[in-house]
Order: sequence, then structure tokens, then C-alpha cells
Amino acid sequence: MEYTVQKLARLAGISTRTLRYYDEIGILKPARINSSGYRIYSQAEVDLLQQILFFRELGMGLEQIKTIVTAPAFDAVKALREHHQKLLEKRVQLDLLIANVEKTIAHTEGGIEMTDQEKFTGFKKKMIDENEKKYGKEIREKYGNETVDRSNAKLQNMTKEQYEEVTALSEEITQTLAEAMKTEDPAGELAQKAAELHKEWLTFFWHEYSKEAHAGLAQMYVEDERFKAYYDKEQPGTAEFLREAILIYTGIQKK
Amino acid sequence: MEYTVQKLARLAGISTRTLRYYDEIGILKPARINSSGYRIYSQAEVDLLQQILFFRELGMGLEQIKTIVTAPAFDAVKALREHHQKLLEKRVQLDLLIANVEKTIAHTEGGIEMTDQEKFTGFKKKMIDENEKKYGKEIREKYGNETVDRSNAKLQNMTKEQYEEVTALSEEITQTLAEAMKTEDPAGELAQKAAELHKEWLTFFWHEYSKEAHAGLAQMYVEDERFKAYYDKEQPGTAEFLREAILIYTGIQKK
DNA sequence: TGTTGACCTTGACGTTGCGTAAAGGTGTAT
DNA sequence: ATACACCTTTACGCAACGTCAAGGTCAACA
Repeated sequence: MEYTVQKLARLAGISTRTLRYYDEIGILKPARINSSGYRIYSQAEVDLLQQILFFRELGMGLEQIKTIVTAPAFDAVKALREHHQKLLEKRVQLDLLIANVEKTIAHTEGGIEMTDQEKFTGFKKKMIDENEKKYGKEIREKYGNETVDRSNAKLQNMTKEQYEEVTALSEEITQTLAEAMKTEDPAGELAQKAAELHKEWLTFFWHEYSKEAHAGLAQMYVEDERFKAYYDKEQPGTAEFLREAILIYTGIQKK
Repeated sequence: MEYTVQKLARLAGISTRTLRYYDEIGILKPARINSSGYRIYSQAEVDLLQQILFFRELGMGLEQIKTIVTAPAFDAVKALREHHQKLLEKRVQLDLLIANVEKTIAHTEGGIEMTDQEKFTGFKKKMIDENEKKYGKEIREKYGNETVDRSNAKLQNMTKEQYEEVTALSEEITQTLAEAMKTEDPAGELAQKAAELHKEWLTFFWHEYSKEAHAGLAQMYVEDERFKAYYDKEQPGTAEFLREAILIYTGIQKK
């Protein structure tokens, strides 16, 4: 497959200007130039662009990216593994920030207290690294541990809150499900409400939700004795009933 | 508490130049200037800076941030809720990108196939929005649904793999735990191995791990009949035993 | 066949969000 | 009194493009 600037730009979600700039600075040159002077990119460039965007996503400068990807010993898989690690770290950062926003909301709505330091957790990226370099052990033992402790404490809080909400939801699901079983109609209002509650419950553990995955989980409930035993505890057949309700709720199974 | 430039900069993890620049463009002016011309920030500025950094984290331009935070009807809590929503969206993006890297690794190591389009999932930020505006329904029904389907398919894959690994781990935990129960020693080698396996299992559902949270969950196992029933199924007292093992493993309880 | 209209090209200047001197004043501890 | 870590303003630099401007290309349709 060959691409002109605009086609590749659309594919990658960047601008044509960016592609021309990348050509200009020699980081991504087209495979060839056609008779009209158009830039034509082919497979190798698509893959290289993907790599470049991975690096860029991590905040690396284009000059550095250039030296890396044009290096003769460039190991794509190794680079990808490093990307993976960095992205996971970034997610931890992001989760910290999200926890921080949640805490700030609770704070401004007048609840918990919050120190000035806490207000900025999640923003400091390499701060700890830099502190390490500058002040060495002395500060790490004091400040570093404090940071770790605070971050852990936050997790503790989150877990507790989550736990409370989750158990409340769990009970609600069980009750709704018990009521719904009486109607014997997995497409009925009650059963569908149970399915929706179950979706809410699910989003506590998965932060990506999709109908297919939800339906897949419903299937697991019936196949996996562990889950089946839990749902069938009060009333046998509950797991199957929930599965039917979810399949209908997600639209995987009609009627 | 009052802060000079450097103190506030350190607190927030930014440079002093940034603070002076924010003063210059009128986005964050110090509470007062002291007799020597030093910028002095106080509580209100700390909170405002936090808000500014939240907005900045979302890629918003300083000029736009200015109009928002200096608006007379600026509603901090509402803004925070929007931050929260945006950050959650960003996490979905990030997870997509992580899935993409994982898939690319599997692809280059010679396994699964990958279309050019798939290579760029996770990079396109508001692309779908923009496409919507530009090309309307016709493209959405084709391209939009494809994107959604692909993203869901990926989740499906992830879920399947996760499920297989998770069930394997679950079994290993159960078996190790059964063996460990015979030793009657929660500090013993087998029990500690079970605790470690349990940690691995846990990281499938939480991507942030902390000893405290792990210990907290162990406590839940005993208090929540749902979990307790599962672990005590084969052998009563297993839940308590696991809790003890985890408390020791995490170092929360000594000996 | 001509003329839209969506492509493509190369300049070239503008913008954002700071980094980084340079040149100098302040505060306080030794 | 002198060192040293602060603070100030001014000003130029830079990365990674955005945004015209002025013009050539290509497929389709009247």
C-alpha cells in the first residue's frame, strides 16, 4: 500500500505539515517522489512513523528520536518494550492525578483536608528523579519516603471508598436479581436493571467497558464454577439468568 | 503559608521561569510584592496554580486557561468534574496505546497480523470528533463503527488472554494454599508463595499495587462472606489463613 | 474541452511556552 | 565583609509545528 501525504496523515492522525516537517528535518523521508513531485510513502515509512509517534508520545524530542531510529543498530522490539514500560509508568502517573482530582473535589465540597503538597501530587513527573540527583540520600529518606507513604495512603483511601461502593452495588445487584428471577423474564425491566447495575459494578474493576467484554464475562459466570457458585448460592439458575439478561442488555442476543 | 517563587515552584514541580511567565501573561499574579520586589504567593494562588496545572495537563492553551480561571463565574468544582472526565478519557486513550504497543510487539515478533490502521490506534485524539464534523454520518457509519469494532475486538482479545492467565493463577493459588494449610504456618515458604501469587493475581485487576491495599484486601476476604465462602469452600479457615499469610508477606504484621 | 475542486508543492513568517544567559540587587550566616 | 543562595528584569533562542501565499496536478463532470 502506498500513501500520499494526506492519506498517511489521516491514517496516523497528524497533519500534512507535520509530515513535511519530518521530511525536512530528515526524520521520515518518503519512499520516493513521483513525477509530479508528490511525496509517496510505503510500508516501511508507515512502520517507522508509528515508532516515531510512540517516542513522541513519551515526550521525547524529535532530534533524539532521529538519532535513535536512524541508528544502524536500532532494535525495534527492544524499543517497543521500553515504550511499554514507560507507558505503564505514565498510567500510574495518570491514575495518581485522577485520584488527586477526586480528592480535590471532595476537598472543595468541604470534606477531607488536603495539604498544599498533596495538591500537586501527580504533576511532579521526574521531580523525584531530579531530587535524587540533587540532594541524594538525605532528602530521599525524608521526602522520598513521605511521597511513597502519601501515595500509598491515597490508594488506601481509594480502596476503602471503592470497597464500600462496590459492596453496596453488589448487594443491590443480588437483590434486583432475586426479584427479577421471579418474573422469569431476562428481557424484563428488573432483569435489565440488574444487568445495568452489573455494568456499573464491572466498571470498578475494568476501566475500559465494551459490550462484547461484558457479554464475555457473563459467559464466564456460567462456565466458571467459582462465579457460578456465588450467584447460584441463593437460587440455582441465577448465573444463567444473569447471563441471559446481560446478553440482551448488551444487544449481543436479540429479544 | 506564603511562598516565594522558588518555594512555590518546588512545591508544584515547575520552574521559577514558568511562574514569572504566568505572572507576565497575567494568568497567575502573586498575592503581593514585598519591599524588595519579590513575588509573594499565598493560599489562593496555590489553589489557582493547581487548577491551572490541571488544565495544562489536558493540553489546554494558557490563553484559554486564562479566560476560564479569570472568568467571574468560574466554578471550581464544575471545572474539576470536567477535568476528571477528561482524565478518564485520557486513560482510555493511554490504555488503547498500551494495547497497541503490546500488539505491535506480538506483530513484529511474528505472530498476529496488523493492519496499517491498527498501527495508529491510540494516537488519534479528537480525530473522531473532527471526522464527525467534517464528513458527517457517511464516514462515521463506515469508519467510526470500524474503529469501535476494532477497539472492542482488542478488548475482547485482552479479556480472553487475561481470563486464561487469571484462571491459571487462581488454580495455582488454590493449590498452593491447600498445601500451605497443611503446614499450619502462614509465615512458611508455601504460604508466602501463595501470598506472592495472590499479589500477581491482584495486579490483573488493579494496576496500582501497594502493600497496604493488598493487606486491606486480605482483611476484606475474611469480612466479606462472598470472598470468604469462595476460599473456605474446600477447607474452612482458608480465608483467615490467606489473610495471615498476606499480612506477613506485605510486612504489615511481623513474624 | 474546459473548468471545478480537491489534491499536491515550496517558501516564509508567526506562535506557544517556556529555557537560558546576562547583569544586577537582597538576605543572612559565618 | 564576604560568601552564597536567593531574588529581579531584559532579552534572545528554540522546538514543533500552524498558517497563509502563490502556484502546479489530477480526476471528474458539463
